[in-house]
This record gives sequence, structure tokens and C-alpha cells, in this order.
Amino acid sequence: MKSNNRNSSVARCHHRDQDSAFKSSVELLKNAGLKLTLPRQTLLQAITQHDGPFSAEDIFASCKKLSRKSAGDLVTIYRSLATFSDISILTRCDFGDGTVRYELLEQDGSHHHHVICTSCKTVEPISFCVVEGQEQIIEQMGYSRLTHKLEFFGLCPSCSD
Amino acid sequence: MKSNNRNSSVARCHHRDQDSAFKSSVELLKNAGLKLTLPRQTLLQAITQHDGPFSAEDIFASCKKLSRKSAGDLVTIYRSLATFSDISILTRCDFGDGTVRYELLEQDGSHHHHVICTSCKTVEPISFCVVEGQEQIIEQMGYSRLTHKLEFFGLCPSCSD
DNA sequence: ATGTGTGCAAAAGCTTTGCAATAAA
DNA sequence: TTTATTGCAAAGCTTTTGCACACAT
Repeated sequence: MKSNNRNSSVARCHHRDQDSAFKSSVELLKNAGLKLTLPRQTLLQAITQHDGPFSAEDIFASCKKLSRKSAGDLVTIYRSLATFSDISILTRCDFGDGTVRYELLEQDGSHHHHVICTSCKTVEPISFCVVEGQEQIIEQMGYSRLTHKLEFFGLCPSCSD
Repeated sequence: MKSNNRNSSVARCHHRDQDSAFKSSVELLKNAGLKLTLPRQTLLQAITQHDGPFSAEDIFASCKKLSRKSAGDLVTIYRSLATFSDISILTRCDFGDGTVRYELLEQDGSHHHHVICTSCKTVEPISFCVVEGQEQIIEQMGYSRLTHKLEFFGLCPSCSD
């Protein structure tokens, strides 16, 4: 993953982010009246440490690395990811390859999109988004509660040559 | 589907479009050195008559309506849809619900996006697209051969109230 | 004639469900 | 205690694959 190419100061800063992301996730879980079980703790830890979108299998592997015994079952992962998505800890993102992916939802309400390399499958976040303006136009067409999915596909700098 | 609510003059005009779409599809098929078999004929007919994105099952049903015997097999549909997508008769669109959909590709090179009602699943095309500008920015980041997927989700006018 | 395309059956993902056992509050 | 959550096994769906047969060119 591109965003791992970082110097240590950024990495340190990253750790503080992970902590706060973990804490606010636990917060959201408790506010929703859900139980903080061991598998969920491990999963939240894995999620907040993970960079970018991940599949159920991806994060299951991360969980097992964190703790072989409290990683839970893959089925539990599937159920928890759905639950976490319901209470806005996660957001689903779909790259159209038959596998559902999730990503930690930014708690400041902001969002971003991705460029996925069609060759090496590297995922890079895109910070800018020009789509909100279009949502307003669609609202004027009578739609409400709009969301959008936008993903770019192409050859990344390395794969371009 | 929204776009079926049309008057007869538009419908007539629509038929001419279907014809030319069918013919240019056959053209593309032959230019690619592929054979125009009976199942493929039926499928192309169903596709060019169909409005908006469809799944393999969707279009298989349409094929069977057209001709019970030359509708082919569902497996053949899957294989043909992939083939047609390869030679740019169709384009894949993914609404993130675990089912791949295809749509007739506009032969003038233009494209459009969709609003999908999260309640009744109605799909409406969106003619405008603000995303091309962003692709140029991403190209400046070193990417090439860019494409994008953009879908909107929300409550359609009827489901909004 | 020749090689592409088809049909059937079976397999292969990924994801969901049922249910008894378990653990958090 | 009580209800949510888990684990296991099994099922569900969509999509893909293997292979002998059939058909378009």
C-alpha cells in the first residue's frame, strides 16, 4: 500500500490517530448498545491499524496476526463488519471485483475516493471530490438522502512504465 | 424503469435506435472475428431492446421471452456478456449489491452515470459528468489509462414521499 | 473441415443463515 | 440473569470451469 511509504514522524503521528480511532470506535459501539466482545476488540484494533480498504479475509488475516486466539471466526468477522458499517464505524467500498471491502469512516464527516491500479491493485486515496455539486442537482430532481460511490481505475506510476 | 414512461413518438424513435444498436453490435462482433450464433443473436436483440443496466439473470429472462428455444443457456449468457464487454459492445456497471450488471455502451464514446433508489431500486441515468477533470489531475500524478465508476444512491422522488 | 461456441454438470468463490453454546452487561 | 454474540456447519447466490458435442464460417 502506497501510504506505507512514510517517514517515522508521520508514522508516530499515525499511531496517535490509530489510538483515537480505536477509542472513538469503541465509543460508537457502546453508544449503539452493543457489546465489546473479545473478537470485536481484536477486529477494531486490526481495523484502526489498517490503512485503506480491506476485505473480510484481509482483516481476518490481520486479526490472526494480532492474536491467534481472540481473532474470532471468519463468520464473526463478516457479521461484525456489517454491524460496524450499520453504526458508521465503517463504510463499504466496492471495486467491482466480486469482493466487498470496508474502510474506516472518517469521523469528521469527510470522505475520499480511490484510484485502483488495474495491474498491481495498489489503492491510493484521492483527497479531492467534485461530486457534491452533482448531488445538489440530483436533489433538485426530487431525490433525497444522497450518497455516491466514485472509484478511479488505471495504471499506477510504477505499472505505467 | 423510469425511462419506459414515454409517449409513442419517443417509443418509435426508440425502435430505430434499437435497430441501429443491434446492427452496430453485430458489426463489432464480426469485426472481432467472432461468430454470430443463434444464442448471441437473441442476446443482442434482448440487450438492444433493454433499457438500462441488467444482470445476467435479467437478460436471460428477456431472451427466453424473445424465443424459448434460442435463448441459450445461462452459462452462455455469462460467457457472452463477458465477450461483449471485451469488444466494447457492453460496459460493466456495479451497484455494489453482489450482482454484476452490464449496459449497452454508447458508440459515440459518451458515457453516463446512474442514480439508484435505495428503496425501490429504480435506476435513472444521469447525463452530466464532472469527473473527467479529476482524471486529468490523477494523470498528473503519474497514472494512465484512467476510467472511473460513479454511482449515486438515494431515495427517488416516489420513495421520498 | 476447422476451430469457435454451446450445453450440461459440477466446482468455486464469497457471503449468509440456523442453532446450540458462550460470554458481556 | 438475560440478552447479545459467537462458532460451527451447512446452505445460498452468483459466477466460472471442464469437456464432449454442435455449429458457423
